[in-house]
Amino acid sequence: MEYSADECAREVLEVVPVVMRGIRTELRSHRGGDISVPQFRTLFYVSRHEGPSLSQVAEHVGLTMPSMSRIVDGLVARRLATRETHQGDRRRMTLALTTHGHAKLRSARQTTEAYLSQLFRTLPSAKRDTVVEAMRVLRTIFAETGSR
Amino acid sequence: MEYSADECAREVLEVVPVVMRGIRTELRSHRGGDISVPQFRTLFYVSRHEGPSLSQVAEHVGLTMPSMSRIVDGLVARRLATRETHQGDRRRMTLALTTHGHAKLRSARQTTEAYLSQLFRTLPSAKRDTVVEAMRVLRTIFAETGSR
DNA sequence: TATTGTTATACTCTATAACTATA
DNA sequence: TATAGTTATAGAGTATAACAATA
Repeated sequence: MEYSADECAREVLEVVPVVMRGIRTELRSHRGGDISVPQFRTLFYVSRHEGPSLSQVAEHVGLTMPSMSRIVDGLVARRLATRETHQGDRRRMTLALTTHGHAKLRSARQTTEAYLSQLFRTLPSAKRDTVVEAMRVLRTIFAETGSR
Repeated sequence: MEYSADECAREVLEVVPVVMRGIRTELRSHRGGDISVPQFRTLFYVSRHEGPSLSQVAEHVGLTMPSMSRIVDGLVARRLATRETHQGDRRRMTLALTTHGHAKLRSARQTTEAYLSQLFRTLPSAKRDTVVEAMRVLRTIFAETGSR
């Protein structure tokens, strides 16, 4: 079809916010305590890295340090994460998930993926392939955009 | 490739928030006064419909009426939109953009689309096609999700 | 001095519940 | 009674600027 970069930009700008709203609504209506998108992303990152620092998480999630500091406040208050001073460099924090945090992340993922999955289930598989491939393209393009 | 609906859901859940953050950051760093994503979407909807009511906009943007009422408060305060009582049904509001509102929408779109476009420019055109087609699939699937 | 993180401050977004005005 | 919208209330997300502690 040979779509231009401009056409591509227009479509992404119109559609991505709509999809995002679906995701946010689903996460927030999670039974047994909701969770915000930034909280979810933070839990996700921390679960996959070994005791990351605050700035590391902020960098990868794409937020400023004060914003991330607030988000971690909330996670710690809800007993989903722990925040300890790093051994060796007392300026740094070492973040980790509690058992409860791991469980919350798992159930939030499951519920939200189930919601999305149900929307995709009736699609012809060629269209699902298109969506997956597009996500991989976007992931690559935006990979190094998270820097502040 | 035959990806499953679950695989599709996983990819969307991981990638869409990242793209969304890029869009938000670009909109908010707009020279000459920033604008939030919900404000942008509201301006966009109002610009394309004839004097819509508050509930109409709320429905299509995917927010509750109180939330939309606040957002319109902000737009009116910034002289980007007008809000008048509907002639014939005095319960309803009639929304419209000011000249300034049209200009702001136009420049915000231009700037943000230029930012995205520049990211897409170096892609092989087959990948751009994939992205555009995926957006159209997602648009269809999520079209009727905006209901509260 | 440079780095890491928090606090202060100020907005916006968002929802639910309660209310007002109109139909 | 039902509909359209606002207000009250509460909490989260977000940024910039200023600060504290450590290296």
